[in-house]
Amino acid sequence: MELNDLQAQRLTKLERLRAKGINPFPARSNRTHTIAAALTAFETLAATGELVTLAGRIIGARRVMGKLAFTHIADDQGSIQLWLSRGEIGDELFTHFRDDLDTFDIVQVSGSLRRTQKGEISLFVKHLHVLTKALNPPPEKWEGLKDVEGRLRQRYLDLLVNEERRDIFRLRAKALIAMRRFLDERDFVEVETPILQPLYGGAAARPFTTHHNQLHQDLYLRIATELYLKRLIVGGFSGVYEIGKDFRNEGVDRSHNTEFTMMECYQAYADYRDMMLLTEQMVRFIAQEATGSTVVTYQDQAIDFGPDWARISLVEALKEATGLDVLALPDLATLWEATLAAGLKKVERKTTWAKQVDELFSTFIVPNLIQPTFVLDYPVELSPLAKRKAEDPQLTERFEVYVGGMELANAFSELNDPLDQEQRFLEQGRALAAGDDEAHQMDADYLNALMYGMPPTGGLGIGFDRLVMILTNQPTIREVILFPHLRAREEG
RNA sequence: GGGCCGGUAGCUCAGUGGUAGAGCAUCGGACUUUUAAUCCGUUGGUCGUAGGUUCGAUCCCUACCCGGCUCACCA
Repeated sequence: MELNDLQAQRLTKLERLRAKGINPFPARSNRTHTIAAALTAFETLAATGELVTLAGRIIGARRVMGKLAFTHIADDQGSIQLWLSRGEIGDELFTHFRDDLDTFDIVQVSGSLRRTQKGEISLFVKHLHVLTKALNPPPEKWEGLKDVEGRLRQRYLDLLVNEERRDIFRLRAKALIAMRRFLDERDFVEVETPILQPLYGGAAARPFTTHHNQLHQDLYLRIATELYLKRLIVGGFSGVYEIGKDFRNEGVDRSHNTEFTMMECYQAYADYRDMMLLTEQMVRFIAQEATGSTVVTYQDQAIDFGPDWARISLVEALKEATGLDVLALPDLATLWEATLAAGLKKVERKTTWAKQVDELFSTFIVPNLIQPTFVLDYPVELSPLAKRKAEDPQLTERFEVYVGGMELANAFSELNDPLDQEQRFLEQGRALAAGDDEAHQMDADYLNALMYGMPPTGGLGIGFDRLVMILTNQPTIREVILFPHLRAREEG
């Protein structure tokens, strides 16, 4: 290990501790209070003058004035000032504090709680010993650690120095618990399905591929849990859910991470209208539990999950925004001609009709969907796993939820007709052969499951990271993922 | 993948074709009520990497690496 000057100085101090017979990394600590608990109980503790033992990391500067010294220590939930007097603790301990310890070292301190003359609650130290010597120095005192790459590559330091970062992940944990509780209370069973899959499906995405050596079998990291969860509905469960990582071999941007956390749930004897109610209630509940309110601020806009969410039809919204009736323009060529004829700028030409419709939707509708909005009834070509609408077989019983201009959820009445499903897979297979590397694979075992009969079922997927982005007002997904994917850095 | 911007001390950042700068931190000294302590002094650099141009490159050029923004991709 090559050390810079500051690290070398700290190592020298560490060796000095050892030379004095002091273990710089002792196994045991025995605090009587967390810092937060000590502060809460201050009046009582100060009145009795009892000995309080705290443990924490030295943060900020050590202000040493010859015969008196101040510093602050912090643990997870609080910080407190230490007051050290050479006269009180003696030359040896005072010098030990001054010469052997550094900012970021972790110490155990005992003493009594009082206020200083300036009024700050402080621990008047009688005993002090090191619990952990820190060899790396802290970043700058006031600017802190700002460099994005530095923060993400050393998330531990980011969390340590930028305290509010820990709040994001505490809130994330609360939201996760709330999501589970909401589903558990409605008798959904939490399950775990394979991450390594011989076939991938359930979404339009390119997968990661890996290999099982012993079995000589290629495997895919799942891009969705959908097809396994619906097998469980066939298997007799009336409701199941899974919260876990999906993996998609695609680009990374502010709302996409290579691996991300998805909640999918399926409910027998429900349809997509039931799932709309479930979605509204779930997100409302999570927002309330995690933030204390159903109104959150996202990028300077108040977003209210409280009232019934707006519902718009995809086809109608496109008609309003662009004047195009995509259902009356049922192939790529005529749709593209009409797009040009309508003088619509900023629209790219796509390779399939379905993708062209999606391009129009992404360009003209999505950016304006700030408040939570259900977008209903997607063309069947875009939705190979969703049931057709009885009154219009070109469309499916499907919705997506958009919030803050971002897709948050996707749901449909699940296609349970194995013959129709087979045709959809075949159509996807033709797209795959034609070069659409995100098209679905044929899943014969899934069709076999459907042939035993899957009850009418509603399914829902929610991008959990994106929900946390909204709840914590974070502009990028990597700020709500502890260790987002970064390119490997070559060692110099 | 394209465009634009960036990478200089532990951290936050200036800067110049001619010996590399500041603040904070560190280190040494003074100091018994500090809290961005103060005062005096001090250390610290493959200037992202590799080539090229040049008498001389951290600076100019080229390629590459890493990151940011953005577009594309990603329902």
